Amino acid sequence: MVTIADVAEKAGVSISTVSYAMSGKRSISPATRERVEAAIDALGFRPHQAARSLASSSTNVIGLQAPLRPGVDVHVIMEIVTGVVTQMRARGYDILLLTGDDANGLERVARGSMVDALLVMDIESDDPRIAALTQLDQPSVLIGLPAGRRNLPCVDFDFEGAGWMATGHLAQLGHKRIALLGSPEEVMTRHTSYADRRDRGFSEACASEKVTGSVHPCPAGADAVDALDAILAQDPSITGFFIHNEAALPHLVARLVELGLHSADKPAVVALCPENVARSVPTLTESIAVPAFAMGTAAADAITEMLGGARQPGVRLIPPTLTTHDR
Amino acid sequence: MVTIADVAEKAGVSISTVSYAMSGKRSISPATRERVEAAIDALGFRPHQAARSLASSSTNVIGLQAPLRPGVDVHVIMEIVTGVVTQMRARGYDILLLTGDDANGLERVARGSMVDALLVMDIESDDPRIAALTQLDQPSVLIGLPAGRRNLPCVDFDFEGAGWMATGHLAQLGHKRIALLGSPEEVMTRHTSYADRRDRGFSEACASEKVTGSVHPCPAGADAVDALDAILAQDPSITGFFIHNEAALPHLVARLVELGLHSADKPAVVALCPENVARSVPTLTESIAVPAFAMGTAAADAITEMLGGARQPGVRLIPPTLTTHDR
DNA sequence: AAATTGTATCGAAGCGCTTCAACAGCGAGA
DNA sequence: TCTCGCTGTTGAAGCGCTTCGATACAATTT
Repeated sequence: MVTIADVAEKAGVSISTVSYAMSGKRSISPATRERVEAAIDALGFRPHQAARSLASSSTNVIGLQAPLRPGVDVHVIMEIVTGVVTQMRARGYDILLLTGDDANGLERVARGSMVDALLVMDIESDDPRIAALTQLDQPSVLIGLPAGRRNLPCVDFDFEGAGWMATGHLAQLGHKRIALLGSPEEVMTRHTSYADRRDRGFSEACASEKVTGSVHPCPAGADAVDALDAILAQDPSITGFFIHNEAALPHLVARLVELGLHSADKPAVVALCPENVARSVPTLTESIAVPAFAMGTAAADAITEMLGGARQPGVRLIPPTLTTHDR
Repeated sequence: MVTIADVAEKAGVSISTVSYAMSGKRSISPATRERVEAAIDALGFRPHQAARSLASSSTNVIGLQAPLRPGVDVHVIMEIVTGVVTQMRARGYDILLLTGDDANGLERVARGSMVDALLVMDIESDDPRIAALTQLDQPSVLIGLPAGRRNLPCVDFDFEGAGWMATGHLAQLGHKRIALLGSPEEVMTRHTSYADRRDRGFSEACASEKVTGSVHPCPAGADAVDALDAILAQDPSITGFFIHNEAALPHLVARLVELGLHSADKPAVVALCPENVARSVPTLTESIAVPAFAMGTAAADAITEMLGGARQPGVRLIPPTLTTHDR
């Protein structure tokens, strides 16, 4: 292994000069800098990260907890993760991936000084991890928005606003009775933050718009059709549908078209999903995009600010946008 | 921060005794061990990973490159990743996640001694990363199976065998003309390893079974239906379908049912997809499961063997199984 | 009784970096 | 000419562990 000492020798300077030439933390004459850089290239030197961490007590690694829980949209998770990785990489950070859904992994990597900060996904309204996070030395950012007072920085899409927006749009189209077909049962019972907020936004908007809204969990896949049929059997007067369920969306839309309840000319559906998912569903005319990648980069930005010394636990919500798809 | 010196002092022993008590690399009397453990608990000591790495020159971290490329099945990627993380965690390793699709990130983390080994996903038949990997000091394992001589350990699902199996089954059902609806165009042109092998297995099996097979790329989402229609327009005598495309599957099956070409009684489709995806598609009766999680754990096992000193670059393929779903 | 083995513990030397305090050299202000 | 303040560079002290070699003592063998 080639070390900084080898570089120093080859360049005819001291070890500290090499270090300063690389970090730029002290001024180095152009001539010396060039010799150092030449030596680094010639030897193919890469600083040993553990040594660097030990000396500088910073790792340039961020811990990212991305639990893969049943019922959550895999596309969204993956895109958020990609957004985080991309953005942090651009800032010189790598990502340590944790998949568990409790605080153990977070504590382990934080207490072992493996990471400079933590990014936690899939937040529940009353998330037990939050207490653990506040105990740690490392800064942390939540991707999600817990209920109550938030003492940690939060980044998320404005699901509540999306609920309002969908309702408003459907009401404007003339729908008086609207069903929200949301996440599978298990996501609801866990009180996943985004589902809670989406439902709240929807319900409040329905009241405000003087339309009748009902909220229904919805299983993935083809079972969704049965759920839809059951809902319509119970209340056949429902004409508007707000759908937030990636895995059910194509089936639900197909069924609604079949029932004559939805068409490109007479739209009855607003979907909440990533844009590429929306595009892949025929006859789906309007959707509110879940900007997953942007959520990831926004979270990365928040973490970067924390690492830079910011301490105010702000909340950052990406506003919703309604998109109309040509069909 | 509480260090090993604090623990040593509290337990009334030397630093090295604490270290040996933790690692078990030398015998320690039960009494001493207990005092050390008590001190560790009392102080909440966690060894500093960077210090440990520096001293022991091993990180207990595995680099995992999981590129998110267009056209590949996100569910499969996520499950493989989860399998890898779960299994490696059980062996005391953490995962550093890389998302790029070239060798740069791999080289960076390996040369910087950030990882003990590398796991690389989404392998192409003639993958440029392989050359780079063989140059590195760290062992590496491919999830995928490049063409030609493999000088690196490979773990994958037997996609070629799956091609044979699907063809055999469809032929047995009496289908004489079979279409393979596979990955989107971009996956094919990249010569993604699994797609190449699946196609080869399919084609060879068709020849062997004396049936006529044709291979077609297939876009995601609803566009898949257009592709299907075009294929049938060109050759209306096709009656059997082997579908390997998560995002197109529900649309394709629905269309085939609509056209009267497929039903639970008269099956014409074999799908290649994760089991939960298969279950979510109504009227899909038979599928070959892509055992994504098991692929992840198998890859983790292979890496563990490499770390244990194994050096033979074996190939490990998980055999396919055909599942019949009750409808 | 001396020599040999084995067990439990310790001290100290690193691992490869960063960073602080110190210093040499130099032009400028006095 | 002397001193001051720069700029560029250096040596050395860590960072918190692991691990090697040495040591002390007890149990065994000769």
